[in-house]
Amino acid sequence: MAKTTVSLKQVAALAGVSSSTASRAIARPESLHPDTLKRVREAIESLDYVPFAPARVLRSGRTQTIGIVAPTILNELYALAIDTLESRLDQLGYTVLLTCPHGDHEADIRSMRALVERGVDGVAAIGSNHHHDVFSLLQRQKVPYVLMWATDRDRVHPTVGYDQKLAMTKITEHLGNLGHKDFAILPGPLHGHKLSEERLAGAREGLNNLGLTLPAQKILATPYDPDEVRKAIHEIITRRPGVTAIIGGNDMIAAAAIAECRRLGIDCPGQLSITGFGDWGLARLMSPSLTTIHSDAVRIGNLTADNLLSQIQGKNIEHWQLEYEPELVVRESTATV
Amino acid sequence: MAKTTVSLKQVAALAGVSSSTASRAIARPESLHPDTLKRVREAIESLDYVPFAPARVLRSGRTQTIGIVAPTILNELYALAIDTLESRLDQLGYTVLLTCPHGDHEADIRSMRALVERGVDGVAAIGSNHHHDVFSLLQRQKVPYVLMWATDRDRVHPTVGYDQKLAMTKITEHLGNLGHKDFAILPGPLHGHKLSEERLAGAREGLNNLGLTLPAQKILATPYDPDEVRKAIHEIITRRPGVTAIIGGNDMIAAAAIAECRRLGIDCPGQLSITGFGDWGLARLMSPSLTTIHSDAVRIGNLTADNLLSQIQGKNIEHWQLEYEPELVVRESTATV
DNA sequence: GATATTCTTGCAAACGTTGTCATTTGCTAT
DNA sequence: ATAGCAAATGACAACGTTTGCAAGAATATC
Repeated sequence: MAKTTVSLKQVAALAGVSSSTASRAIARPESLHPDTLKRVREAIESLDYVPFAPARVLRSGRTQTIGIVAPTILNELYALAIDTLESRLDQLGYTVLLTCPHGDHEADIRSMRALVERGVDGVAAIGSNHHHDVFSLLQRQKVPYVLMWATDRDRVHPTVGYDQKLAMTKITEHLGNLGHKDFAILPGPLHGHKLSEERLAGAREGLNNLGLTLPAQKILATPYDPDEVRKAIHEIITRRPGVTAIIGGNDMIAAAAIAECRRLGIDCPGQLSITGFGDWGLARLMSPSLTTIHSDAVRIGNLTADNLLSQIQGKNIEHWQLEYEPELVVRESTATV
Repeated sequence: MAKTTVSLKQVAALAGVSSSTASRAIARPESLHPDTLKRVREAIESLDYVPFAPARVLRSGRTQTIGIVAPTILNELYALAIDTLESRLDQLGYTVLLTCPHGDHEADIRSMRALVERGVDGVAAIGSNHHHDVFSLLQRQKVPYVLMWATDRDRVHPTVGYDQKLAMTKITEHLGNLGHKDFAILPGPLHGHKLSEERLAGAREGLNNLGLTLPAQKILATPYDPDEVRKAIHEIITRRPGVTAIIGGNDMIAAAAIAECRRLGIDCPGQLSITGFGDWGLARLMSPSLTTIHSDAVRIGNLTADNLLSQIQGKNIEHWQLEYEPELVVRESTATV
């Protein structure tokens, strides 16, 4: 099999210069004599030369590559943050290495190793729920990183996110202000899902502020599966007749709940107020549109880019924990009782 | 600044062997004397050695990296295909380089160059709408590639996809079979959007098969923006009173249309049948659930993985155009007229 | 016990690029 | 003309890894 790629040496040979000069033609064209530059450029053109980044990396250390670790890109908000981040980085000449460990710890560690071995200049990861090995790997190799959708008051990790608990407290109090007194909550899967747990805690706190409590039988944990959510709604309607407000752990849960209500002939928000969390695209799209928490994935993406780039450039700032206040978006799915 | 990374040489020194031996301890451990292997492994362990992939690549040529080019990952179906593809590739030790040119041709070319320079072993790109330079770059550099959501009867590019036109014909005929005679279509943005155009052509063909024609004023092209879609629906309801069926260019358009109908007090599917395209998550979730075309992004992801890997392994198959038949999913948003 | 065979290891040369240093070339000012 | 100086270029050594080749050690064969 013949060699297929054209090297700088061949370009140099054709242009009648040394490879150093050819290299300079690319890196610092202003340092070349115009005539030489022209010859080299013609040679590059006519040979269709494409530089081989790994060789450059070996020499210079910088890969111009950023790793992103997201449990999945099927979550619309994660996708939005990644899309935003990717755009920002692309403008600065960085390319993104993406891995999706799908919540598997084994895969999480493997992912991170793959990224670090490839010499990424930085890593953005979603969530704070990573194995200790992941962090020690990053720190030993001095790879800058940022955790998205995470907050860290202890200031050990650089993070970008908002307070999940506070957000849920807000939405609960909104319902309380509308006069609701009997709540059910569909937090989603609880076991090992840190975010769900934080959100549940937030709801509890909100209710507490309203002078209410949440009995265990009104917490219906389900997997993120519309059919399971529908079953749970059915359960609430038939077995817990007094409930006037349902707090969903995210917008999908709320949407499934509303669809099931319609099937059962129950009017939302007339008879039942339902809230989501996250402000996915469908929240605006569906009818009734969803009262929810705006998760502002775009902001997360942008702040993460800022954070990571500052670290890469070695800027010295006291702490890298970026936190913003989550916003309640009131739409049609909630009403006075 | 002190050198931070540990090299193989240091591992070798600590283990009292040559770097070749240390290298072999990783690549072909069975070729080492058990005692030596143990010493090297201990050295690796105690120094926290992490191999530096670019150096390996420089020597061996293989990056174990695949490039993915998607206009955006905000399209749920693209995200699903990418997620699937990524999982498959990850299992085989490949890592994904992702770029999102957002439909910009300039960015498309830049993306591809970035991937090729980094020495990706293969590329999966969405759509067939790429600049000629992109293809010539890939071909000159002998980088295997696959186009997703594309079909190519001419067999010049390797593709994985289904016939958009046929799919739209199917859904149109479904409406015809329900007795509908007066159609409007909301194809989405037409200008420069190849898929939208193909879908529109499919609708035309379906109507033709039913002995109907589609007057220009019943084609309402809009951007992919819920508010614009709502306006268009408003237009149809008020200005084109006879219409009983609306064909949406995708599920978002259909969802926005249904929401606007509800606002206007028009029952779907009682008074108006509405169809989507793509079978996004919300199609099942919303109420009424959507009659639509199942786009099977998972299948696209898997077939693309197969296709790409076969090419990388140099398998010689006659042609790489993989096509499957799109499936109509009948749900609640369509009914007899 | 000598020779042939297999294991195990080290040496050294790549891979394609960049950057330091030294050299040459072309000017300008005397 | 000649020194002095800046601009332009080339030679060469890295960067960290893999790998062909050869040498040495261990084992098997007679």
